[in-house]
Amino acid sequence: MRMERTLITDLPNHIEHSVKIAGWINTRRDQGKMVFFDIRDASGTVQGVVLPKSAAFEAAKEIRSEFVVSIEGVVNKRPENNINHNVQNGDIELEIQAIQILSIAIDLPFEREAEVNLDTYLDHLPYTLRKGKAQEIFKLQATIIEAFRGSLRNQRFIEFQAPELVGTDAEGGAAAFEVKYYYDKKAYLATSPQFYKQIMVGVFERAFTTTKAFRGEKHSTTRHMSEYATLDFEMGFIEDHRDVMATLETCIRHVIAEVTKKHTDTFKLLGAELPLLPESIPIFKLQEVQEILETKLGMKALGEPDLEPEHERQICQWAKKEYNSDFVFVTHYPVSKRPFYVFEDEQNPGFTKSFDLLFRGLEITTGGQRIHDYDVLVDKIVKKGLVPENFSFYLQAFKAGMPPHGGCATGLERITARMLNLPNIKEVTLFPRDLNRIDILLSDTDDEDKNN
RNA sequence: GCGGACGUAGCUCAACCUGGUGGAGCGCUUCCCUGUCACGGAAGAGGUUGCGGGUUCAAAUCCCGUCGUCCGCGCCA
Repeated sequence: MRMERTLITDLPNHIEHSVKIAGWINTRRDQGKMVFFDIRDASGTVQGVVLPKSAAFEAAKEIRSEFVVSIEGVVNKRPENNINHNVQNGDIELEIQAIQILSIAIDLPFEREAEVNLDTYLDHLPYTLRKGKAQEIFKLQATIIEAFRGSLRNQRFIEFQAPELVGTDAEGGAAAFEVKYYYDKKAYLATSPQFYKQIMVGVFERAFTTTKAFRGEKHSTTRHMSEYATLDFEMGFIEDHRDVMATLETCIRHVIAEVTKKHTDTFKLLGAELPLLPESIPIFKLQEVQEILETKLGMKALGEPDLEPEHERQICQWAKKEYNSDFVFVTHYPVSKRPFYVFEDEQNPGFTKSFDLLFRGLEITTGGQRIHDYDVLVDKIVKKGLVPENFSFYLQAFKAGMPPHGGCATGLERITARMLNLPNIKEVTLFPRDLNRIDILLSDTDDEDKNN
């Protein structure tokens, strides 16, 4: 008779019964006449023991770490003196009767749980992603995405799929990757879903997407990659950028609530604090932040068009002390620093109805109100030195009537990294792409001899 | 692209300053072990010190170049 597979986490419900489990070998502890294994599956781990007279004894001697096995045995309660209080299922044990090796593991570069350098980690992702720490990071990240979606759906947003192959570069500044598009035509990888989510405001009023953006800027930092995941939404019929900020804040609040509910252990594992989110996130204009930096923190900042990374770190530390908040909104960046579609503030000429959301020293979101008037938009395109004809597809939306609207884009990897207090966003990206790496170092594929 | 640090065993590192043909821990291989859970014990394999050049009687060590990594900056999510 065919035996159903039992998940390891369910084993305590099968004491004194025969079960079949399947998974990977964490470790083997060979005592000579008896062999112990730690076996893991997606649900947990358990110790198995192979006794001398077991039919599985020969197989037990062959098995090594990371072998994939199917095991039949009896679940036993452990005698009092053998209970291990430090591990999952430490009070039970599987007495192994049969082992089927489903797959062997060969030439493992290091132990699965070994702490390795980032470079080594990235070189071996198919293996290193199996680390407990990596698994926890990406499970938490899945919750962030899920909560982002859930919150926006609750706020009447509809999800849509944005294209990755585009005809023009949305931001005008960000370096776009050019792709050969059949014969002699050119296309680009999207640097942002910006135009499409604005177009979708004309369709759904409120639209969001979780998609990829590609930027070919040749920098090497702990917060940039060639390809990143962006959580984007755009909403119609707003008064100004503050409506967007309120929607985002609701979203962030839900994300933190969900992550707190489901992943407190992950925070402990990584030594990270749960994010501090007060009744409302403090909001400052750029100029106000610069004044605080100058007068209270003794830094030079006034007159600059933007905040430097060090400024962002400092203002966040200050806000944490003063407002008990890990988040800070900064609004009213100058027109010169923002893309053409950003709405200029009638009350503060030269400054925009835009915002950044800083989280623990790093900007994780940029957003604001958009221009919805066709003529104004065309005028801004021209003033930025761009050619309106190149944006004709996008501009159709505005010819067809667009409500006042706005939106924002949150970097998934950035929010994850700051949440878990991990210094480099590559640690929270499954398969990071950067200047020199797509899965493996590009220099290795370009030219085998180059670095030998 | 610029600036700083680094590159030594499969992994993580020591030896570099003060030149004298390289070590540790973990992992791996073989053997021993009936209560381990970081198992323990014995033995063993594994390195042109990223690459190239220079100084020197002698270079992992000092100098130059090159390739690569990490960190910071411009830019940005």
